[in-house]
Amino acid sequence: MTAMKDATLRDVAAHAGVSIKTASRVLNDDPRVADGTRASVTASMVALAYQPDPTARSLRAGRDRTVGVVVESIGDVFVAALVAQIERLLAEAGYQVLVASSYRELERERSIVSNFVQRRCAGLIVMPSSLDALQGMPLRGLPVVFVDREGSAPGSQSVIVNDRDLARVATSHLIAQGHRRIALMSDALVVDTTRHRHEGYLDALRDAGIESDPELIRDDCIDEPRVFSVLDEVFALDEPPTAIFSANTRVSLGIVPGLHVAGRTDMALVAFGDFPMAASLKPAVTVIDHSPARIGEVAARTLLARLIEPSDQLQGGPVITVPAHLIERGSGEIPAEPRSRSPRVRR
Amino acid sequence: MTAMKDATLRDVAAHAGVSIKTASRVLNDDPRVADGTRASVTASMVALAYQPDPTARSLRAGRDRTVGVVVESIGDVFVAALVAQIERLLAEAGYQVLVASSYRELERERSIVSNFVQRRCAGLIVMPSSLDALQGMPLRGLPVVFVDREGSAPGSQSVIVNDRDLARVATSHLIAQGHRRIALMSDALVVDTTRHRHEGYLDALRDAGIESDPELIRDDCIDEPRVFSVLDEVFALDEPPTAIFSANTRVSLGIVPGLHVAGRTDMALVAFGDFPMAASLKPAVTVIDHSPARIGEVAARTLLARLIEPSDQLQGGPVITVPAHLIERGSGEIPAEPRSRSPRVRR
DNA sequence: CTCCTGATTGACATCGGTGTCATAGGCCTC
DNA sequence: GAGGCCTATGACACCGATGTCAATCAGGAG
Repeated sequence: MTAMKDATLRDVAAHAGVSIKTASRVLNDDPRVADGTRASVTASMVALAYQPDPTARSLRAGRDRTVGVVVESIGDVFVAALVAQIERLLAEAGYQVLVASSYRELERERSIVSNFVQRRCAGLIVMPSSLDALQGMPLRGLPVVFVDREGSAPGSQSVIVNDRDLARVATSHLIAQGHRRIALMSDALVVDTTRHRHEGYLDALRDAGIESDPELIRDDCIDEPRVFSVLDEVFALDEPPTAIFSANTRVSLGIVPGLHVAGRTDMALVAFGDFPMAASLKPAVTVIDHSPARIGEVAARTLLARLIEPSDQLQGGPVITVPAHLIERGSGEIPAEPRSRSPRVRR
Repeated sequence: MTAMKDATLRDVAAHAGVSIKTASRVLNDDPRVADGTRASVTASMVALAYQPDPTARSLRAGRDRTVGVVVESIGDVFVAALVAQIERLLAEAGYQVLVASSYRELERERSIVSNFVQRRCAGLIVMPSSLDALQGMPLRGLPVVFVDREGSAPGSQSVIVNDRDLARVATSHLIAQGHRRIALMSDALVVDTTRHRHEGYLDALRDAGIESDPELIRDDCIDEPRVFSVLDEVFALDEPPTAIFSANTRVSLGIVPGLHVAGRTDMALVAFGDFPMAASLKPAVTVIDHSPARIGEVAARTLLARLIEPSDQLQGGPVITVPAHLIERGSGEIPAEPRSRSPRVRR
């Protein structure tokens, strides 16, 4: 029983006494089949516990109920939540989800996409390493939706947040608390998203007439140990910052422990991207609620719309911006110059 | 250029002036091809930018360089880290990873596995909802590795931690701090893992001669709001607990904010499973370092071994136990209230 | 009763590769 | 120089489905 091979359409046809093609018609709800025939074929399928073979089907039909998802790293909490939401919605619509991580390697990213295309996926959701990451690739007209970062491909759409504006809001929020020395911490400027957040930070400073200081702008926070040393360096400046703007969740996940270890929880902090426990820390962390669930939902629905009704009209246009906002929790509302409030305990 | 169809093996063969089969041999590194022929075919492949079609290949060959991964929910931080590690190692070995979430629905879990089998995956890594989740399914002899929970399938292996023993260690640790009223908080007892952790908790109480109290054993912590209300209820008991043992990360992620909101950070806590920020909270959270990266690594290597060398010998046996240990950070070392040390008659 | 039409159905090619087996030479042996 | 053997290659079937197009058949029209 366990060793028995699965029934094929041929077996079903033989069992029902019809041709393979007729069985295929029943399988595909072709209306040109007599009711009686349909009933007996259906009965045979049940009797033999028939399951269609997706491989053979997609080989011949050139399509497949699978959606490929390419992300930077599935282990990132933001990405995991994003993918979870995408998978949930696509699964409801009967699609399988294939996930692969690019780890920021362009070559790997392109080879994954190529593989998905070869596999005849029905559509792609891609978190591109750059605007032109898929430049010149043969996509066979597949619907592509880029997430979290703007991408470009013929007829594609991108679901993003307004990184620049939100970074400006976050930074302005700190300025409004009286801060003028605000450190910007991010990882390398290889991704457009990161660049836009830098621009938004600079926008806010300019709006407030504050001159930006290169010493306070760090784009080398690549991992937790590095974040720790960057914090040390920044604190040791002649004019150290009184506030920090963290440009993404991964960096935040390094900054928070770093501040705790250093005993510098007096430092104001606004983080781009919410994260688990942010509300339970002391102080609780003020964040830009860059919601992966919402972005994932919009991306999945956008792709589904194109899968169901392939049209030249792009619902929502080539770039769809998902709203996000600042959540005040405490760390972002710490005023500048704590010594003016009470005698300093530290040092 | 973008509209041009991809080259097939037939095109390559024609271009090189050989038969399709010979081109296929070159593609598969078959040694029985003359060097000159090999070189010209290789040149043609490059010239035509040939990429093999994985669909056609797996249809005929009955195998595929894809590994299916079935987990409970890819959005869970523990799961995301586990999958990330598995994906990284399998990708290095040239395998694609297919991920799908079962959301604890047996029916969905089985249909995903069935789909993977139909797709001719080379192997499966499954986080099973129960020991017999795959019972009776035709697996076509696929190598299967279960992760985090023991599963059963012909010739399968499971990579797990000793949940029962670790739960005992965690609970004993709290008892060693003088606690005798220790609450156990977990989600529903549908997964063996959870059941084993309950048993370990009871083992520790028994070892210490403490009678277990059903009021302190809660298996209904299904989501964050529920965790909050469970905490309220437990605190309101006539004899409230002085310590909590959290049976998994998802529950911990509810307990910690709950304790902070209630201002009950005096409560001792040991959490099964490490999580981001655990070391930065006040107090920092003592955990059982149930490392997803380590489990994922062992699972991936175990599967790879079977993929490369299909043998009846199971390397490491049917059940592989990954070590884990307790990390003291503070919350688990909060002593019981002084008065509970003095003699008192319970019940 | 024959012809036409539309509804059903099936034979066969096909998707892009791989497995089996046969075949054509080249080289060695006796 | 014939037989044997090994190497390199190709012809062909096949994996499990779908697309094309022709064939069959019943019923209504003339």
